[in-house]
Amino acid sequence: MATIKDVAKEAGVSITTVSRLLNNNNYISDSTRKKIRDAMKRLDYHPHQIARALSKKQTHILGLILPDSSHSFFGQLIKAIEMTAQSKDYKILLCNSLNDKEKELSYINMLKENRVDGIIMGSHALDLDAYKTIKKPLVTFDRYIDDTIPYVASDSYTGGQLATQHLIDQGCKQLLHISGPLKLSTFANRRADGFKLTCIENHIAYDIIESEYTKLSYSYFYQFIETTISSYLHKIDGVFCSNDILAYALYVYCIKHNINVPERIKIVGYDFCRFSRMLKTPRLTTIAQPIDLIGQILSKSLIDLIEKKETYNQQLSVKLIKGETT
Amino acid sequence: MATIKDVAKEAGVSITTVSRLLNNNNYISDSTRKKIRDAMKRLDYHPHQIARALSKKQTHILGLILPDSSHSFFGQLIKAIEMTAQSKDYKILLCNSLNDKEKELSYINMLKENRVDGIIMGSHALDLDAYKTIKKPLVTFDRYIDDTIPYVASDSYTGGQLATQHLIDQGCKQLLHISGPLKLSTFANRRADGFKLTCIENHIAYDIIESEYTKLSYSYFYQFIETTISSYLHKIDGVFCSNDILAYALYVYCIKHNINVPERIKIVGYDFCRFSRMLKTPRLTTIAQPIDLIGQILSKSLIDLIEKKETYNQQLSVKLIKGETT
DNA sequence: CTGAAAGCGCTTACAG
DNA sequence: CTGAAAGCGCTTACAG
Repeated sequence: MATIKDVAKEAGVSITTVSRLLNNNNYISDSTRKKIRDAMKRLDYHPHQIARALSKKQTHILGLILPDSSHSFFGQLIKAIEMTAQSKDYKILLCNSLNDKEKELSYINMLKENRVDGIIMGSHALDLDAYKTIKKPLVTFDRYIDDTIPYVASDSYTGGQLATQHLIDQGCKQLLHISGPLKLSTFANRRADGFKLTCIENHIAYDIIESEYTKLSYSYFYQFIETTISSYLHKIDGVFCSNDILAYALYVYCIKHNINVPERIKIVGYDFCRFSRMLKTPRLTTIAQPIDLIGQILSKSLIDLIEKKETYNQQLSVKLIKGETT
Repeated sequence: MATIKDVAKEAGVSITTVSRLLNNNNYISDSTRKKIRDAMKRLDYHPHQIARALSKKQTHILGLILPDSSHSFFGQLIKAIEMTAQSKDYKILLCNSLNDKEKELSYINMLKENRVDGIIMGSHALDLDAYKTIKKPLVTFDRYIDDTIPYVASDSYTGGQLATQHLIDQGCKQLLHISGPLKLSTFANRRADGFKLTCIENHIAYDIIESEYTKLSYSYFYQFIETTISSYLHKIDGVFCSNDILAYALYVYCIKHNINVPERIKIVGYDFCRFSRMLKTPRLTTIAQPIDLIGQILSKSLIDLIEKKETYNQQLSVKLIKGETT
């Protein structure tokens, strides 16, 4: 492939001058500008971004670490992140951590070695300290690390409230919440707080059961319901699930066991991801997160952090989607 | 960050020797090996892969262009591709083309400028000639370009046959196939061939209607059914849909309009992607593509092409999944 | 407005 | 087994 040197020779100018054109430097006459442009055309020149990255000490690449791109929620998030980044001329290096400690650590290391300009962290398998030592622009999705690291999250506390209040408004007297692992400092866990407080305020009896966050598949959730949740079902009349896949698995379990939904048990999910948006049999009652907006803001925040050194957190609002399971 | 120069000084050896260690060159004594290792530890040294890429003329980065990462099928494909690449020490630069000509072209250009070692092409918005001029290791998903460019695809012809024969075996007399745009030279269109031939062999009346491939969303498909397909429904008793989202949209349409499925109309989908795997109300009858395997082989083929210059095509087998819509 | 030279952090013949 | 030097393809002060 042609290099800047070839172009310089072809155009009869110095390398420096060609570089000026590449960098939109204005100190360049129209005539030489044209000569260089023509030479580039003739040689089919493509600037070598890797070489440029080395001398400029910036790659214009963003690292993105997520649990699982095949999950409906993350697939949608990736798209919004990538397209926003692309519009600002950044590229995305994608990493599937599967919520595995080792994998996450080795991805972080890989991203450092490749000198990405910044990292979007949507996977949370490590302890907080591990993130503090990254020493690179970093934005997290849904997790608070410290005041120097901005996060983007949706308002899970309100989400929990909305879901719970809705169940109560529909007449439920005994509620259950199936949460993710509560030891993690993710904002998602504030859904459980919203649930709890709303139950207490309304003098409603409640239980909370934790599921594993590492396994996000339908089959894991279904099995979890069979082994752990099923014994609770006789005594409750409303369930707030921490995600839509789980909610749908619970719905299917109920149908199979002749437990009428919503008459006998009402179900509320969380996310309103692409799966639940498509699902019409039944339409799930759920709390909608603005997934596309979250992705856009994640990209935008990271790029602002890289370019302007600005840091700020964002908490986005959620809303109740009334379906047929309540 | 520490450089190879710092390490050399700290260890009291030359840069060349440190580089040897980095490249697993064996001509290095155990004692200096240890000295260098210790120095690296002390300085928390991370090799600069971008600098290395520049001198070695290989980035160990693969470009991946797909229509839409938020689509259930592609989300799953990405995961398999990325994880396989990762296991062989390659990284993935992800691009969402949205099946847009301009975007696809600009992504190809970007990947060239970033000197990726190869490209996996899962988006097909451009004319064949555009791909022939890429001059980089290239593997396509589901499209034949020429004999120098390997492809990975599943056996769509057999898939079309299986689906159609199944509908006939279930007693259908008047079939409809809703295909993607047939002008594209994708293997997916061989589903339509399999459909047609099987109908003819069995003396079954049939129609084929094309949908747009660029729009893969549920809402587009539903609307398409309302405007274009609905008028056919009175005269047919079986439909073979070219993907599961479309099949589900058709199912929902039928339910809403009191057309019994499978009694009055039988429906077969295609893909058995994550969405249809999860869907239990109803379980869709569909043709399963081995999505994870496709992703693994895409990565593996491209890496083989890069490292061993080997080229070969792969056609993977599909199977019928009997659900409740037939 | 333009060019020569040093440098970004590595690798790779070449010589010993 | 080890090192000095040139080179990968750019950018960036510096000087004019």
